[in-house]
Amino acid sequence: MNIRTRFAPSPTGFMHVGNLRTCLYGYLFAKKNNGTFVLRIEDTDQERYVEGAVEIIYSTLAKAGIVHDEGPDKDGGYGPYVQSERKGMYLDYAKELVSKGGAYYCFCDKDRLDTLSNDSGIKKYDKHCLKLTLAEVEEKLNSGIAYVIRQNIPTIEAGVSSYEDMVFGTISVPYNDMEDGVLIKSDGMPTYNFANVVDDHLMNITHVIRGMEYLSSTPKYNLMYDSFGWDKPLYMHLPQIMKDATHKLSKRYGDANFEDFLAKGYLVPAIINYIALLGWSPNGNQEKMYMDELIEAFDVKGVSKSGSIFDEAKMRWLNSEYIKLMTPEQFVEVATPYFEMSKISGKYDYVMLAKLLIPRVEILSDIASKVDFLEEFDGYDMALYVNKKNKMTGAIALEILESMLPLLEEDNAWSNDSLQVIVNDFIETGAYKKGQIFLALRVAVTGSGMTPGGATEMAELLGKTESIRRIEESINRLRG
RNA sequence: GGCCCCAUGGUCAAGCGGUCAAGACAUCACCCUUUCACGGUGAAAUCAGGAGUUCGAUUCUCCUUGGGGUCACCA
Repeated sequence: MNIRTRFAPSPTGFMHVGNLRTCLYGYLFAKKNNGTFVLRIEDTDQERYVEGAVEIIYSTLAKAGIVHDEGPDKDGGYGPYVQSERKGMYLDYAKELVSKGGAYYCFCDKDRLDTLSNDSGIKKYDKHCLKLTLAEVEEKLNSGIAYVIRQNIPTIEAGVSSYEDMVFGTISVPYNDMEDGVLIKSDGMPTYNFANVVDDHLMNITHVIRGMEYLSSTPKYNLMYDSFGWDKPLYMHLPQIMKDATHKLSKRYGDANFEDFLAKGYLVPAIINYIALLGWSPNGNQEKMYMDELIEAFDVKGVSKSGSIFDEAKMRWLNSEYIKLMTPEQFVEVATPYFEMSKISGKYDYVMLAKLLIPRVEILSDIASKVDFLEEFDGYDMALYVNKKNKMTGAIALEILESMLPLLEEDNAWSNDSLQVIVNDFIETGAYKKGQIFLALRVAVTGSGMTPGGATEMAELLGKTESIRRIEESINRLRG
């Protein structure tokens, strides 16, 4: 059997991680089984349609490295892949369902519907129009009264409808708790519930992978498949991704969408990797995986039933792992926009900086805070020279710097290596402790307590002229 | 509220009748070290509660509690 899965988003805005994960699992499952991954746009609700949202769906998939085999832009013979372009066909299928007893016309207006509330305020349609005779329906239809088509849920007291979910196991819902939902709206358009069933069948979808909010409405869909006489797909419902213990991640949680994570400087493989791990765990202990490894490792058995809280700290860690694998050149390629946004924009050798930054940066937007000190030399805190462990004081720093300045001025190579030689020779004299020397130098040159690298590395980065200038200024302040 | 689902450390989680209850992130300590990181070693930390079933329950059943979902002419 050729496995076919689909991702069926509605174009209502940004792609948040919950959607992305549903999409990803559908893709992983299809690819793992040499199947076909279909993209279908569900835009039957014009009210919620957001301009540009379709483009976001395409660009997100493209950037994420999820390639659909079929979709609006890739005809695989099951099109159209946009629901609004399929609207002509749903009514006929609804009529077929009516003729087969799985649905019926309903002419009730809003006022009557509003009277249906039960004691607890819950409305459930009372099958009022099911009692209409064929002739009465004909007559109303001919007179042009507005109508909808409703699903006809069998009335089976104490009966339940069950199905096997791939992750949750047997799910049973009492017939009594299912309502005769609207399939065709009064504007002639199908509701999601109906379009979904028809499209999934027509597109030959074998495995429906979606969020678990559909877990308990799935029996209603199955009833439709049965009424039509169609084969039912297999279902794989996914647990929720939570913001915290009691709130699910929603579009309102602004940071939770793909584009924002990219902007914050997360690498695509890290985002995908982390998302994949949220709600699914591989067989072994390897957590860091690229897309092809995820495909290879994906297995429904590892999908968990309980919701999981989105932990950005872990995603940061994963991201840092991917960054550490980069060469300085690769780092510069993705990091350049972040350098440009920092205070050192246009200055210094980015590749040289990259070497220092790679083990120190978790996400690219950390860069600015790590390099801005390079441009903030003036007026640093003299207390930085004081260090108990090294028995270090400002007075000692002054002595060291005054002794070393002439030595440094003679160095023309001015590289990390050449500077190391000078410092080591100075250490050999035994006048001061190693730690004291490096501390004095580092603070004098950087004016900072924490720098992305040691004294000589920072000096090389700043260049001879600037370094000497800073040391002289530091000496003056220490004398001051 | 009815119905559906879920429940292992702070977080992600492995486990699928007998384990000293994996691993990862985060946290803390130590080591390495010219600061900060990286790296290394180690520590602390979990089976929501109560009844059963069983020689034996984290694991099976039921109840309680907690949480989530769903009850639209939205998807």
